[in-house]
Amino acid sequence: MSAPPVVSIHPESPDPARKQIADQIRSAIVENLLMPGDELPSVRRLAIDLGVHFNTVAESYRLLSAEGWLDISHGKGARVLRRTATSLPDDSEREEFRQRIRHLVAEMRGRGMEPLAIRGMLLTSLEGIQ
Amino acid sequence: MSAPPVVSIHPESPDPARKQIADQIRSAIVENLLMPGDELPSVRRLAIDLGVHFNTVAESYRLLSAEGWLDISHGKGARVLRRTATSLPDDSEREEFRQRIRHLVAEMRGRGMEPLAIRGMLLTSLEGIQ
DNA sequence: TCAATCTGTACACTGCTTATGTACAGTGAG
DNA sequence: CTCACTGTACATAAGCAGTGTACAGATTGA
Repeated sequence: MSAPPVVSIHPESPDPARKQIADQIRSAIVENLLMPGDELPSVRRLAIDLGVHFNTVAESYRLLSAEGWLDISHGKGARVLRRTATSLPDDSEREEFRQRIRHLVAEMRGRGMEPLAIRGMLLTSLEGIQ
Repeated sequence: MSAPPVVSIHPESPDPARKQIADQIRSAIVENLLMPGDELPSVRRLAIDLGVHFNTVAESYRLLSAEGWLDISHGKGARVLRRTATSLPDDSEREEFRQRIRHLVAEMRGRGMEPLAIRGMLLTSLEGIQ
């Protein structure tokens, strides 16, 4: 039931550590690298592995719990939940996603990547998805 | 030679205002909504429109200038540059982009969007690109 | 039972980052 | 020259990310 960490921290990233951790765990769940029922490492265990404070990991877990990905219980630990169906994103939420894609694509294009290469990278990202 | 702002601030976003501004202007340039030679609004003008301090806008302009998007001259203003060819991103930079796409897709999937809808949104984002 | 040792939680505190206030300096029109 | 516009520099304030430390629930085994 326990599972590999699949998390790493990039200190030079503009994203705060707790967001990096949450992003990576969320992705791992969506890609079925972490399955419902899997136990996550304790906040102290993962914190040591990543070189951050355990409160930072705890905040990541709480964020994922608030999003419905994890079940945390005091004294026991954190497990991956089976996701219940959520309401579909509304127009403004979809627009927000659109903007984020748009900005990411602009950065890639600005870094010299060809539209075809960008297209390939975008499509590849969908492969692991259930 | 002057051009529409095409920028707005979302105070509830986790991204700092100066990054939001830079992201939107960069996207507009990549999508040819802003063309080389176009004058940007003065930092004070845009700051008033957006409801932020003009130093915040100035920082955005400096960031874009450092990336090679803008030519800023003291006393005159800021103009969109014709981008010179950049070196292609190396493996680690490409991997970083891959991760960002991966995390964004996971968020969309987690919000209930179907893979096909995500795919459609990703591909649509390439349409405006030169 | 109860102590040891795991687990997550709460909250004050520090330091860095973001945003602002304000003074300064370059440019060009009149 | 002067005025009204440009961007720049830097000190200060506010907000937020990360940490230290004390606490509380759960489980194991003596």
